[in-house]
Amino acid sequence: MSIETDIKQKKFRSAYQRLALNLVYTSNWLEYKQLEIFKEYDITSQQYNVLRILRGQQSNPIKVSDITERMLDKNSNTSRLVDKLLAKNLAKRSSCANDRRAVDVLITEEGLQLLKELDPLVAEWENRFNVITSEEADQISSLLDKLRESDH
Amino acid sequence: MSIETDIKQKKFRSAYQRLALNLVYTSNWLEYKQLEIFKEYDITSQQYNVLRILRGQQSNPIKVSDITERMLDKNSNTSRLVDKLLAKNLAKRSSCANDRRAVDVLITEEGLQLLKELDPLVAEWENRFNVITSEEADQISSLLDKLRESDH
DNA sequence: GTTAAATAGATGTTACAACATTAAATGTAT
DNA sequence: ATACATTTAATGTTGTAACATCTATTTAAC
Repeated sequence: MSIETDIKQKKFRSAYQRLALNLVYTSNWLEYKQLEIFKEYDITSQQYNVLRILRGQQSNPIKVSDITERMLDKNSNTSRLVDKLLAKNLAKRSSCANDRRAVDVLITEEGLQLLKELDPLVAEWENRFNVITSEEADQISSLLDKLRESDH
Repeated sequence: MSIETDIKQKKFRSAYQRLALNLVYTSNWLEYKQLEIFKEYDITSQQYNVLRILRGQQSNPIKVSDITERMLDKNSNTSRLVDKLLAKNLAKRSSCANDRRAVDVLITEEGLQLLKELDPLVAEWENRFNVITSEEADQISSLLDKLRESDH
């Protein structure tokens, strides 16, 4: 369904305005879809994002501030997200040896297990993107990159 | 800056995964930029969205449920958003004649005035999208539409 | 006409986001 | 070495999002 139909708006000031609205709308749609997957496993998209980052580090611990740098939403409160993961035994925390301000975070076996369970679901979800070609996906990606470059 | 650099991730499982992450990341960026504009005027993006919808109706009142249908975020609590606008005298509410369950909402002169003030700022913000061509914008838009069609 | 179902909107509750502030440790300048 | 600034993470506060529930009204079924 076109964005015109979805938000019942026939005219847009420009192709840029339509794109801006479409981006926000599509992203909401996307996050809502993710939410549906994750809520059965009692985690949020943000928490999943942190878990993925932790797994990406292999068994190397990673500082809270480094997690933030890798987050999709840089403004999220990583400290509290880690709290949540800790409470569910999905991550563990230990103070950093060479910098006593910092805190090292590591994914637990249970966290890895949860991600393993989620992997096929997330993969299946990503496969729905096959309605566009891999080249088109790359194309949008690089246009999005270009878009954010107006930021200085 | 590429999404790879922004979230410090070198490899992606697929072009689709990169696109998914890029979409969420770009949308966060976008909403944050909007927030910066709106917060000086003490409204949220959601409230702005409602105001725009109200203005789009000209002077025809519109039901709360119809506003929701036009929202970018369909899950938002329109009732409370309208409350906020009411409290700031940016909208007014009157019970609907032919359906006493429904509530008609209308933008006030003050609301129109605020939008008028915001118009140049929003336009300027949209102009930053000129780093891509109008054709490219259309292209992304229709690919996004296509993407959401996997939803059935 | 009465009962049941559906719709519109408001409200209560819980968790989280946004933002500022704090506390401790580290870095830097003099 | 001391004073000041910076970094790192945690926490306090306020508002909002998410979700369920409630009330009033309308529509549909019998």
